[in-house]
Amino acid sequence: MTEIAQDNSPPNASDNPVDVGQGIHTSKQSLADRLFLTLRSEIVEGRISSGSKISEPELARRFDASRSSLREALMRLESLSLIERRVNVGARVVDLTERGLLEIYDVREALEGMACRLAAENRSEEDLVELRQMLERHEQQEELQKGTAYFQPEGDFDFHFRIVQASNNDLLIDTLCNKLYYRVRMYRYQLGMASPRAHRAFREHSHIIDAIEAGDGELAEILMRRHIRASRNNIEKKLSQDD
Amino acid sequence: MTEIAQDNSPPNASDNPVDVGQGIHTSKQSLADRLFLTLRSEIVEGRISSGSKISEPELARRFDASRSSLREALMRLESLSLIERRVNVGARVVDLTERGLLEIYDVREALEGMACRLAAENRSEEDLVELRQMLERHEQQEELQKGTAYFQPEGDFDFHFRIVQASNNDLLIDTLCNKLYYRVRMYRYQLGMASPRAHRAFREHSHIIDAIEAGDGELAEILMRRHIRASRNNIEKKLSQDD
DNA sequence: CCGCCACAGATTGTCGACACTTTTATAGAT
DNA sequence: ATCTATAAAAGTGTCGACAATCTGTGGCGG
Repeated sequence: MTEIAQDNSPPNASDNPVDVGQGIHTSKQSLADRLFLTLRSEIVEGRISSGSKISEPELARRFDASRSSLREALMRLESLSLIERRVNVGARVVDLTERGLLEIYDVREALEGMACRLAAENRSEEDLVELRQMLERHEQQEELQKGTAYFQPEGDFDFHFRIVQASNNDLLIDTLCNKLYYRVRMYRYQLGMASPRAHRAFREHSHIIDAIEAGDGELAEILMRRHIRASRNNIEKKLSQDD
Repeated sequence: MTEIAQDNSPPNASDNPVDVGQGIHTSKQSLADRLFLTLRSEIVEGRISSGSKISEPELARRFDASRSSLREALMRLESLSLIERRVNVGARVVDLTERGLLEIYDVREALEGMACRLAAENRSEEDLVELRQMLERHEQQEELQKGTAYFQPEGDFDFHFRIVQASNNDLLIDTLCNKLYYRVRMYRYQLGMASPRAHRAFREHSHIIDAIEAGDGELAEILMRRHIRASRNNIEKKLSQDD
């Protein structure tokens, strides 16, 4: 039987805590909640491999929970598109496809572009300070380990996460930070994409924050879209090489 | 006790059936499925009023189902953001706010703009024929009842629905057609927005399809974004008048 | 040898019951 | 009369069990 975590790691990668929806300090969480969080981590990090079948009785035994609670967790996972369920057949972890990854990039380009525009239009002193601080942290990290870019994936994640938060559009925030980004992380973990674009990406981040600071929504959106599209092209090239 | 529908009306408004995700002909549906579909309609159409509390035992009795099945339906509704659930407290239908509506417009502008671009880039002969036929149908309807624009909301819905389908991006299709559009419909039904932009909207639709036909993704995206933003501005103006 | 059908095993969908929490109602004190 | 504290009622979270369905194995016929 596997112990399930009480305090699961939050979705934001940086040190400063950022509230992601559902109010402040919802310390009350049900068993189904905890099962959901635990399973989400296991799937995202590939400890439950993509494409594998999920057996309700087996998982229920493993966590020493009833099938009801487990099923609720599974339904939540389904709504994140981390698993797929078919009536009277069961659940499977989604499998990661090249097409699926590219589709995510297109959606991110659209949504994060808009988020960036909104962040620039509604920019608050608070957000700007945080964004600048984050950029400095990343710069230090980059100085520390030139080229290797080990922490870059999480740093990149952090960047995108914070921009979206600054958009001040709850629907956008929820769609990206609470839903789509888990699948993004799943691809990152399992296709292990250590970006060779580390240096360039950092400069792009910097320019994007400049545009936000200047309140230039149009430019901020264009730059963010380019930034994401560059990543997409990079991935696409790499994937086509492997075949 | 209320009878629950076996064959619930599909989300697309037009005559030609369009498969929305989850494979072809999933005639097998569980009780929870049917409860979900029925409740979704009732919430979207306002028969369960927004903001009202949802009692699990009461609804279970009303549909003569167990709480388990009902709860599964509720969780699905939650993933559509049609209801909100809090631990140990219960579920409430979301309430419709001006801010929420405007947020939806921003997200739609981003996503449908991208969908339109993709539709133009991957345009298939099939999609083009369907889009043209749809436009003709709408034109006839408009001729029939000049200005009144009774069917326009559904026609408009039909238009956006089909463009998204033509994007050929499953994530985009799912996000918009299977998730966000239900909330859009909810706002339409309950804030009853009979667009006074009927004629203009029709011309805009026409130009958008021209751009798609020409394979001009960039223009198609720009036009779609303008189209949605015009709607947004229209709503925003109307809402600020009412105060 | 391949394909079809029946049966057994396992899994999922659904149900009713119980424990714990929140909410409401009641009574008492300031 | 308002507020607080206690008790009753209702509601939610979780559990185990049963019925319906699917999967896989084996045998039969072509």
